[in-house]
Amino acid sequence: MDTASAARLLSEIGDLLELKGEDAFRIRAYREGADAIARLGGDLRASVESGEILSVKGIGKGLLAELKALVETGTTPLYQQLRRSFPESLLELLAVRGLGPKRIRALHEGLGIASLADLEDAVKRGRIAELKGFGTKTADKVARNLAFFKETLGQHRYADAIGEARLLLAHLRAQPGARRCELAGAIRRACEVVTEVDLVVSSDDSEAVMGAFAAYPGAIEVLPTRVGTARIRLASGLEAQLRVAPADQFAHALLHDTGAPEHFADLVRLAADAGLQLDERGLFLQRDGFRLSCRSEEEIYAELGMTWVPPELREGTWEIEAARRGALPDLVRADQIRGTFHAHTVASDGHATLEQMVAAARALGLGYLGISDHSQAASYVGGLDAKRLAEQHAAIDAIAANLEDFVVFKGIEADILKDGTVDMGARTLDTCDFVVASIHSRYGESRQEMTERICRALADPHVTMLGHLSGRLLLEREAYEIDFERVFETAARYGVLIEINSTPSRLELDWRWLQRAKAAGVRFSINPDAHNTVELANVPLGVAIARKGGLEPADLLNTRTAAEVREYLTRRKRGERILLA
DNA sequence: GCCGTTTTCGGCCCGACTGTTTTCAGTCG
Repeated sequence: MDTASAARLLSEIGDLLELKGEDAFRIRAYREGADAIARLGGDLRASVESGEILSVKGIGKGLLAELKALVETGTTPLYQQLRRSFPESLLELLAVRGLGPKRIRALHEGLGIASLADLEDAVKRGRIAELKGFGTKTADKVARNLAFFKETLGQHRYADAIGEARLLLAHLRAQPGARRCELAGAIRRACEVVTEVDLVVSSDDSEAVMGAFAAYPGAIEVLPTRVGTARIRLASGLEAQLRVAPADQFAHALLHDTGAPEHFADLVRLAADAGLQLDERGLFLQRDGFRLSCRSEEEIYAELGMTWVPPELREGTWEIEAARRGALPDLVRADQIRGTFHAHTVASDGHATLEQMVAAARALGLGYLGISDHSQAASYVGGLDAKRLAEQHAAIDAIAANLEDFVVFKGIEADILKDGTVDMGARTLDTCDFVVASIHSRYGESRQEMTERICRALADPHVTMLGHLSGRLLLEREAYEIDFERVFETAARYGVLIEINSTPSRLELDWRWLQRAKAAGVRFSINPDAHNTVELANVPLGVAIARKGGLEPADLLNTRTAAEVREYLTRRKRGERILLA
């Protein structure tokens, strides 16, 4: 039993206890215990058997007993007993927004609903509103949220999928018969959400490679598919598809399978204009079928009269035109990131201390880190008031005194309040090196109200950058309504940066907006929004999104040296509303 | 169920929003 599985099971016990209507604090104890275990890593069995795990905050005698049973038997009596109290499928309903334990129990007891299928049926028959405590509005909301949930079924976040994809790729590369192996499809294009992992392998022994693919230890099922490809399902539900191509077709297969379909279709049209035929097997002269020899994607693009297009840009929008003009952006690379901002600590809702976060950032090779805990308006996550912020600043000064090659910037993630003012007040914000302004309340406002509110916050000279602008949670919650163009114009006018939030479930500002924002004059900061040391390593996810949006090093604060950042922030604090040079 | 100390049990995240109901319950962040 690894830590991830143990955490999942503890968390599920929490869900089951909630359905049962148990004490809220007991439920929370299981969930916080699950989070603590998930962050733990290392050898779970050893630390459980030695009792050492009791030193982990959130693990006490009760959870230790559960964990002991877990590592010994793979389950626990409590879990077994809870499982027997409810139909297994009832837990599915917790994934529908707006349905909590009380409503699920009401649906179960009142209408006999025990699964998503039952719920869908009841929605269709209009039976939800009949139930006591439910009205037409609640029924409509359930219907809408159920539809959103169904839409996202079978989809996976990039951050989750890329880890599995890399393991699978390593497995294939270790096969003796495999020559070249690459990721393809949406995962290679760094799409924020993917439905599958695509891989292309060149090999002279296609059978052996496909056999090794089907025998991948992480596969739980081999799925039927067309000739020349193989398909498996992984434990997470994610599906993976492999194409095996002869060596001389590899580059074409890779180009084809990477897509996007619109990008490849554009290439096919360009080829046709030049008297060529392009498909996944090769590039041919139309007049006699003569096969042009291309060993790499670069050579194929060159034959079509353009430079190689980085996979992230291949969406069939503006990239081919730019490649033909030789005007593709020089995309930012992860190794160009010198530092980052927006990290939380135990002072608000983070799980690591200031010292731990700084040490972790240094270990990642960064040269500076901007600390920004929540502000007092975010009371439910322990937001800092002026006094506690001052204490944190003093603690940062104390740490800084012992650091020669690393800079800690003092900041705060200040809530944008209902009327667009920024939490904490001018005097307190003046004490910060930088301010991340974020929306954490009243998501349901109209497009106009939300836009006004954000633009008013942008006009506050204390605000350095705008945090997770659209509020979306991938596969969970849609972005709120905003007039993006107006926000971009306003941010550019006041010289406020827009955050590219690297949290796996956010990955926003959406890459589709980045060129428009940049054209309006906006510059950006790639931030992890880290709540523990591990999440600091999410920055490369933000880089992937920045690349997908076509951003270059000069567009980002993070590519600057600590001294340059200091200079920039100092000038901003003097009231200069400057764009990043 | 965990934590911390008051060392044996009380406190633990609370306010806003929505919808239903008519005074509050459920959900969310």
